[in-house]
Amino acid sequence: MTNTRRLDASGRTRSPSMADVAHHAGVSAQTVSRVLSGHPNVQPATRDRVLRSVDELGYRMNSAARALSSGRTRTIGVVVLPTVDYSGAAVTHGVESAARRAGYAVNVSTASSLDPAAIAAAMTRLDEQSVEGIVLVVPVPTGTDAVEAIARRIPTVTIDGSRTVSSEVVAIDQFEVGRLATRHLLELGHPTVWHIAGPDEWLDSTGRAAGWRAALDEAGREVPPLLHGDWSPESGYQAGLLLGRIPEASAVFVASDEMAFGAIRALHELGRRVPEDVSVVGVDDIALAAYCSPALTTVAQPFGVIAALAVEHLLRRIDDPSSPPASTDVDASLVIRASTAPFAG
Amino acid sequence: MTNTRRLDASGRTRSPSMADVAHHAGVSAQTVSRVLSGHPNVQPATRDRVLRSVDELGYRMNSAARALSSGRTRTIGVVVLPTVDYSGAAVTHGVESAARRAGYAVNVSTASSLDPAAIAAAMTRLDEQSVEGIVLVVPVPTGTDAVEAIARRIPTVTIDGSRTVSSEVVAIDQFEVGRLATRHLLELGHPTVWHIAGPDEWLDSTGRAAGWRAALDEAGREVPPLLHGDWSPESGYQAGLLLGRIPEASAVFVASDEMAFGAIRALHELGRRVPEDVSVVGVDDIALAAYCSPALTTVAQPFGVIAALAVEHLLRRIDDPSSPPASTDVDASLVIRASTAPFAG
DNA sequence: CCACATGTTGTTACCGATAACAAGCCCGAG
DNA sequence: CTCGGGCTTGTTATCGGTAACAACATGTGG
Repeated sequence: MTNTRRLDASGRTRSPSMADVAHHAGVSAQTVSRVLSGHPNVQPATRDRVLRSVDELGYRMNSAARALSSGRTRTIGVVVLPTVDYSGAAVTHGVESAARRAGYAVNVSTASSLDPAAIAAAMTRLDEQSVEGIVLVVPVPTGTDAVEAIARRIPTVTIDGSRTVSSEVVAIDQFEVGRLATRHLLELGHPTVWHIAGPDEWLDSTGRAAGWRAALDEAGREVPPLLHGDWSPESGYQAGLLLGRIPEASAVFVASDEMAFGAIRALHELGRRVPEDVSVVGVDDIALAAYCSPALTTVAQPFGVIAALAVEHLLRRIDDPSSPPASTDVDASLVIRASTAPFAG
Repeated sequence: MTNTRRLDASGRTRSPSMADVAHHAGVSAQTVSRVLSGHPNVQPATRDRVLRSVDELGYRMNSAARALSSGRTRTIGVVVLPTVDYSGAAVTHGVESAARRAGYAVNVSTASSLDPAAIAAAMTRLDEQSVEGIVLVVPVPTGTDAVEAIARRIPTVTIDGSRTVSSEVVAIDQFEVGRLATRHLLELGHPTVWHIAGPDEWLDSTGRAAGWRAALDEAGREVPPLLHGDWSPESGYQAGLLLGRIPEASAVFVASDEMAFGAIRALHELGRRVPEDVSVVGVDDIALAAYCSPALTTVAQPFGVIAALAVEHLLRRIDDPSSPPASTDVDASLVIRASTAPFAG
C-alpha cells in the first residue's frame, strides 16, 4: 500500500478522496461508495478494481463526510465518572469492544460529578458529536429534566439507573446481590449481618441494601444499623474502625471489594481476625479479591455481559427507534473464598 | 430552551441547522458561525440576538459538518489495551479531562493485543474517525512500519514508548523508579534485592529492571536472578511462591502493586512474614496499596500529570506540525508504608 | 474633503460522502 | 418480437457547516 498524497490548492498534502479512487479505478464515486459499504449489486470485476485502487492509493474513508451525507455517525457515546474504579473501567472496555464488533466507534465523556447538571453536560458534549446512542455508566436520579430531554432524543441505556427515566436500563439485579451475600453469611450461622453500603445516590447501593434487609427479614433477624461509605477503600476503613469495636458484629456485607479491603484492614488493626472473628463479603470480584489476605468472598458481577447487553439494546433502539424501551436484569454469582467462615460464637 | 423541531422532506423531525438559527435571528449563517466560534468582529447586539435564537431553537452544532468544511475534527484518539488495570484507566481519564479542557473530544480504541498489527488496526480505526492526534497508552516496539506510517501522518504521543519511533514520548523515568525502590531497600540494610519484573515487551518493565540492576551495581551488590510476571496478581503470586522458598531473599522489588499483592499473598502462605522476614516494594500506588496488610510501600506514578503532558504535547504538534517531536520525563516518588523494614537477618 | 484602513455583515463555493433518480443492458414471458 | 423487470453503473442534488472574498459603513490622517 503506497501512501499517495495529492496537493490541494494551497499546496498542502491531502489524503485521497473517494473521487480520487473512482478516477484511478475508472468508475464513478458512487460505485466506490457501493463497494465500500458492501452493497450487493456490484460486478465482482468492478469490485476488485475498486479495492485495488483503494489499496494502491491508501484510501481511508472520511467519516465526517459520511456522517454528514448519510445522517449516521456510527458512533456511540459513553458517560463515565472521573473515578478510577474497577467496575467503571471494566464496563467501558466492554462497551468499546461490543461497539467495535458492531462497527461503531466510541466517544467517551466524563461527568465531573454525579450532579444531574454535570451528567447532562457530558451528554450534551456527546450530542454535539452526534452520537447515535449513549451508555450511561453512572447512576441516574429520577426525574432530572435535562438528562431526560436528551435521553428522549438520543437512545440511551443506563447501567445502574432508575427504571422511570425514558432510557433503557441494563443492570445486575442488585437486590439479589444483597440477598445472595447476606444469605451466605446467615447460612454460616451468624445471628445477623451488618452492612457497609455505598452512597445513596447509587441504585447499586440502595438495591444491595434492600436485598440485605430483605434477607434479614426473611430469616427473622434483627436489622443492625446501616453504615455508609463512598466506594473508596478509605471509607471502608473508617466504617471498619467502627464495626471492629462492636463485639457482636460477626458478619459484614460490604457493598464493594475496595471498601471491603479497607474494612478488613481496619479489623486487623483492631485485632479482630478475618474470618475467625468477623466474616466479610464484598461485591465486584476485582482482580485483587483472590489475593487479599484472607482471599475475599465476594459477589461477582459480569461486567462484560452487562456492557455487551447495553450495546445490544442500544443498537436495537438505533435501528428501530419505535421499539419500546426495555430493561434487562443480569444475575450475579457468589464466589466463596476465605474471608467467610461459620459463626464461632 | 424549547426544543423546536423542523420537518424535513420525508416528514421526520430534524434538529435545527445554522441556517434555521440565522433565519430566526435575521442574520446570515456566516454570522451565526462567527458568533459560535468566538470570532471577535461581531456587534454585541447581533451576538446577543444570535445567542438568543440559538437558545430558543435549542440549536446544537453538527460536528460532522464542521469537521468536513473546516478540516478539523477537534477530536483526539486514545489507544488502550483490553486489560482492566489501574494505570490504563487512570491515564485514560487524565487524557479525557485534559482534552476536554482544551475543547477536544476523545475517541477510544482498544488494541486487542500488544501485537504491532493490532495496535496499527486500533490506530487505523481512529484515523478513519479523522482524529487530529493519538495517545498510545501501550508500549510500542521499535520499528514497526504500520504504526510508524500512521504516526508520521497523525501527531502521536506514546506513554511508555521507545524513543526511536516518530511519535513523541511522555513517560515516567522508569529507570529512576527501579533505582528509587531498590535503593530504599538497600538503605534498610538488605544485602541484596530481588525483582519480579513485568513482561519484556513493556519499556516500563525493562526500564525498572535496568534501574534495579544499576542500583545494585552502584552498591556493589550481587544481582540475583530475575523473576517475570505479566502484571496480573496471579503472576505475582506464582513468583512469590518461588521467592518464598529462597531463605536469603529478604527484599523484593515488584514491578507493580497488583503483582505485589499476589507476591505478598504467596509469602504469607509460605509462612514468611512481611515485612519482618521479607520487605516488599511495589509500583503504581493504586488506591488499595494503603489498605493491603501490611500497607504497601510503593513508587507512586503521577498518571494525571503524565496524561495532561501527553495532551499538551499533542496539541502543540497539532497546532504546529513543523515543531519537532520532543520527549518529556516525569519523576515518580517513593511512598514508604509498612511493607518494608530494616534487614533483620 | 478625499484616500485608505478597519469593522461588520453577506454571498458564493466547496469540503467528501450518500440518496434518489435515471439510463443502459440483458433476460425471460407473453 | 416486444415489453417489463432486475442488475449494474452513472448523474445530480444535498447534508451543514466554514473559507475566501465582496460589499458597505464608519473612522482617520493628510
